[in-house]
Amino acid sequence: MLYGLIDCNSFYCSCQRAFDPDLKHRPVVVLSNNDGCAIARTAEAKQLGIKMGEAWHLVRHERKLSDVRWFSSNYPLYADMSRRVYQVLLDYSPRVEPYSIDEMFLDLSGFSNTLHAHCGAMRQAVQQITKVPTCVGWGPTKTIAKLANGLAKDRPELEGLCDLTDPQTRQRFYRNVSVGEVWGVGRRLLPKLHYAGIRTIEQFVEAKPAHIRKIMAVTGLRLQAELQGESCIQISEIAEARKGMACTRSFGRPITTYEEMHEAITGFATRAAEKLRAEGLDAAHIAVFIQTNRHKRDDGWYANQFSISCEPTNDTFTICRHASRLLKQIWLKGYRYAKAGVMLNDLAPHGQQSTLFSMASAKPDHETLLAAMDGINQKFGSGTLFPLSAGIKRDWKPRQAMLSARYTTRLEEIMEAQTW
DNA sequence: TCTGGGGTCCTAGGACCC
DNA sequence: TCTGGGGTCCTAGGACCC
Repeated sequence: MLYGLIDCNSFYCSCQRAFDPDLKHRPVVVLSNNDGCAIARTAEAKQLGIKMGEAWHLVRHERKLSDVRWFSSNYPLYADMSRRVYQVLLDYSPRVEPYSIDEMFLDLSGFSNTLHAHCGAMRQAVQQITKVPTCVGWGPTKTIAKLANGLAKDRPELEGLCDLTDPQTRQRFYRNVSVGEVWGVGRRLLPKLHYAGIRTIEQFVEAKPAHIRKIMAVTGLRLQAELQGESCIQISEIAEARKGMACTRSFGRPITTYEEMHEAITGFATRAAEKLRAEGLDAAHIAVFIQTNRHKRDDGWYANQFSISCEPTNDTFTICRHASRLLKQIWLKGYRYAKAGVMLNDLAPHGQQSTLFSMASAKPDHETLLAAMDGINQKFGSGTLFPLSAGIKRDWKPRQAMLSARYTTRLEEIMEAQTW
């Protein structure tokens, strides 16, 4: 078995560039929701010292950053671009597993003899059709493919392709690279491993399993096996049933009144229910949380959440009603709230969990109403039709000061071509 | 003024049961 | 004075990922 991992370079920035030639060779940054921090940077932006997750408002006025073009994140655009990349990949691998919006695992087993040429052609096709640059790494396990991909990204001389199939090549690499580069070793585990005398991947691979188990439990053992070339994590083309779903946001300004918080929570519940129906699911557990600004605890810090189990449902109005009740349980006056959300759990296919009670109470008219709402929101954009209780003014909405057009998913925002 | 959002997996420990 | 042992289920919290 041979696994490949293809990863789009600075994906969100590359999507912006695909529609704006002026951005070529310029430093570009895409910000998180609420224009909070930098979550995608082009190579030029990285060179200027902009860090991943850096608070944009703290650095944006520095002189050296005056040429940086920055954008609010535009998820509909990125999601659609991701789908296009996926479509291209289907011509190059019999099995493609999207791992995140900008990364996909590939089954490359059938191409052993011509891998380099094959992956090169694949990169080129993605670049040509979607305008998104990528890197590809491959090896006998997913963890090794991920490492190879990182190597392809870090070393320009590899020209975006890296092969770690050969055990000797891997051994040389393992000796010189920090165990922190491994997929699954994050900032908490790294110091623990260092304390145990494990700094390189080689030391990790050669450590006693019992020792690794003490530090990282079974996850560590699996990782050790994967790095040794023994595959433990398979490719799955069919997405696993999801376990939960959330709609949470930071506010553009603090919320201090119950009425506004209630509007926000109703809005989140509405959106979450919409997502449930779009995926044909019911939820049987609903949670609501609210919290103040965690970076300003001097103002008084409060965070709380409350949840209930309920009859499985995908009905906006039922979910909103539950969410309102939950909010009442945790609301405290006198705080400046910065963030809140609604989370849905215990998901199952719509109708499957029906009990006698819920079948008796099912209302076909209601389903028609919801379907009509979804239809309108699909056609005219999410949030066109919503329960009045979700509020109309909503001036606490997250900031999106530099939002680009949804070039590929909204007809009225499509690019215009001119001829001379 | 301004610091994201949405996921996964694993384990420890409490509640409960016989 | 002395207060079991073993199982299951659930939740909270910690770790990771992009």
